[in-house]
Amino acid sequence: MLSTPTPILRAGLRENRRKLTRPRQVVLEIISQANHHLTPAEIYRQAKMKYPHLGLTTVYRTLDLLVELGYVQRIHLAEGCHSYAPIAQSHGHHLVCSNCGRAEEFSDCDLEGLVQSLQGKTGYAIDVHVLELMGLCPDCQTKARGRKR
Amino acid sequence: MLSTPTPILRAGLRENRRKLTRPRQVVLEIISQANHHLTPAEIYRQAKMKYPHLGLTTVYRTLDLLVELGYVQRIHLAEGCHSYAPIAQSHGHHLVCSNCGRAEEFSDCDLEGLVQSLQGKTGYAIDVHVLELMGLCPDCQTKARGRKR
DNA sequence: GTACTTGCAAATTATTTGCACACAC
DNA sequence: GTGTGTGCAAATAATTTGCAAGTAC
Repeated sequence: MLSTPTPILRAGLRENRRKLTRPRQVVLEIISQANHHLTPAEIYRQAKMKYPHLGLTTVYRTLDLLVELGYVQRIHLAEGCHSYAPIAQSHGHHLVCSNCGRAEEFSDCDLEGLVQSLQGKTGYAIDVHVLELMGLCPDCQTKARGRKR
Repeated sequence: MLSTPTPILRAGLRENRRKLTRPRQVVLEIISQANHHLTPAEIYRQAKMKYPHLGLTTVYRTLDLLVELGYVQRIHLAEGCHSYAPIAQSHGHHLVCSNCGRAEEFSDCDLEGLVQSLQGKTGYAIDVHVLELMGLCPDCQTKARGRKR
């Protein structure tokens, strides 16, 4: 990852009529230098060392902005999720409608090949995977089309 | 999904020296009957109709138990995650060490085939996928081995 | 009878909002 | 100068914990 992301950030912000500010620089620097995923609180703590005046609220707002601009992505952990569904069989994954929340299950995720190859490359002992797909279900697609015209 | 999960629940609980109680029955019934993923708050609201004395705390504890026993699974949504990482390129996925939090990125997730086939079967218009792998990184494996003996 | 469970209240943690002031452009 | 961004304080939301009382076995 880039060690000085500021110039790129400046350009991206300008395109969107947003301003380059110290908090934004600092937050992006912290995330860029991390070899590690960080929670908002961790980012805040570290960023505050570079810019003590920083507020936690700003970190949250900045993270949203950076995700929106595509400089940062959210990581999904095994914890920190808020919905539950009945177990079908095997390890079920879900295809969730992003509009109405309806969910279909599937279990043939066919990740074995990927998992094997990553284990070989990285040396990790992979034991959990999270795979969830999202999109509009047929009904919501119909409704969405109806609304548009 | 089973419409009356109670007998199976009873057996599973007995195996683990846990007791079959009304709250546990009710919570599992609600989840089993849902064609939908549910948040703890939603489960609470619905379960309370069947058993008004129920407390929200119990719902949380029951969900943990049901997950542990394998009767229920957590669904991971695009929201509700708490960590951030720099964007590498394309849409990055992560392989996160469950012990130290270190993360490797990868983007060749090779889900196209799966996505296509699911779109065909279900009619969903899939536009987002969450894929995260977890396991012990090489360092943590070494340390874990050291600790055991 | 005993160990496991529960519900409540309170504590904790995470995140969001309103608003006056400050700053980048 | 103007509109965007900031920090603070307070509000809201989500989850966890301590504990006395209740209940399944």
